[in-house]
Amino acid sequence: MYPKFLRMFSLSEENYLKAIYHLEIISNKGISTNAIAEKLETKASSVSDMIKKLSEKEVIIYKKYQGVTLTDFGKKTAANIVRKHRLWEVFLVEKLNFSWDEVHDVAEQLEHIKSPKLIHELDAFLGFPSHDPHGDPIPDNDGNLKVLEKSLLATLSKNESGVCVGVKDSSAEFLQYLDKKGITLGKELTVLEKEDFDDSLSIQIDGKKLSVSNKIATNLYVKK
Amino acid sequence: MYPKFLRMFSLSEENYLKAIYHLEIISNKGISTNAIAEKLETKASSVSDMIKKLSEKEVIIYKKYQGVTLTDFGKKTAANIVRKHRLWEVFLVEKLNFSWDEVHDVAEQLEHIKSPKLIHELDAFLGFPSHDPHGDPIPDNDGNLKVLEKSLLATLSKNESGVCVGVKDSSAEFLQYLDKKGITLGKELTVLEKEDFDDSLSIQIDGKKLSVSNKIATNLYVKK
DNA sequence: ATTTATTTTTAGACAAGACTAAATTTAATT
DNA sequence: AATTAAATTTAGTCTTGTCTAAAAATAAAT
Repeated sequence: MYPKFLRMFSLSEENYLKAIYHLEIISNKGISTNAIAEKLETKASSVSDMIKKLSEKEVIIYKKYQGVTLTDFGKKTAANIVRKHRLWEVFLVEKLNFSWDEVHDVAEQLEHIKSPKLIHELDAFLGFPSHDPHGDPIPDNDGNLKVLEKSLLATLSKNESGVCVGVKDSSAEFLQYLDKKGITLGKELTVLEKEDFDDSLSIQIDGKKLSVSNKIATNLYVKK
Repeated sequence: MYPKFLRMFSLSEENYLKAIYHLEIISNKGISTNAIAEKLETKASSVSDMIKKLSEKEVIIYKKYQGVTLTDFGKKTAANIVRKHRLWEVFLVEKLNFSWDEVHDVAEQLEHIKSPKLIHELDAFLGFPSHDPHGDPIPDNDGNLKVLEKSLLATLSKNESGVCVGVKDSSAEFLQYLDKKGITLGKELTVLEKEDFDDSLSIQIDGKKLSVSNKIATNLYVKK
């Protein structure tokens, strides 16, 4: 009923791969069953089942009770899904007037479309973007991504300046907050003051003074 | 694990609805189990099962052994899927350099993406196209489609002219044949001669003379 | 009008992917 | 080191969507 290439990895399998991929970026150790379960909002027993299948398909390395690691093939496969996700996000924002807080759910669907030509052409159509609307890097066709050296706003010292290049938290609430305050990627800002008692900052942006909480400052990336 | 709106109709349910929708256009009687099975390349018993579910969901009317008919809601739902399919086809051809014989499989996947905003914006981005790359009409947001009065090339008389507006067979082989012969939508052609013994035609197109078989002439639509 | 053929439906089985509850293994504590 | 706690796996069940084989209903043909 469905074309063969759709069956290479099922929707579920792709979601597991992507979850493990994202978890590996922050953890550098074997990824635990529970961590995957939490990320996918499913149960540990379901993860345990799926892990066996993915292990048989040789996209992850798995020893009982030891957590999992992506194989090179698994990493490449996962990176390709992330590549698609982020390219679609660029498309939605640049061409279809989506705002950066609206793209996630749709990209979550579009990332599973199977067609090498589609992605190749979409990439060209968008002018080979290097980052998605949240500042996250887009893996290239081989799954490699060049990581921009970026710092959390909270790490800037007084009088230091930086350009907004990404967000750590990309929830709609946070993104809408940033919009409201006029903070968008590419904007330059300068730290005017750092408050010791609550770690809030006073920053200058667009010539205006703005006070931001520590929570904001630890979720916004800048390039010094 | 998946967003709620994805569950309104499953992938399978959507494919059944679409199949029935297409079959109703040609048949105007109740659609038989076997016809659906053939269209979806599945077994009659599977169709029989699914029919019950769709009937409970009130998208089709079903009486045992009597075939099925789409309800208004079912028709609207199916038309919406076809709308998405055809809009994506336009996108692929107009923006991503796909040829008209390459779009089907990808559009078959893209048509299941759930996002009203996505389709609304895509429609606008494409300039509200009325037909897909094969000349098939794109249903509007309410599922209505205005049917262009069109005739098969084979029905033209000697010395009559027409503009290519669509194909009946949209298989890759046929479309590639048309490309090779320089026959594309919008081209004007004139019937120079009709051969009685094999119903082949001699036509004029782009100032050149071309002989086309009856099979071609009964699969190409023109507007007189 | 019977018989035959075709279509459709039912019954029972299976795979994928999820779940609950119970068992097992590893980690943490006393 | 022994016990408790937490994490992981297994066992068994459920749903969706498919299938085969058999039964039932309709249509066709003698």
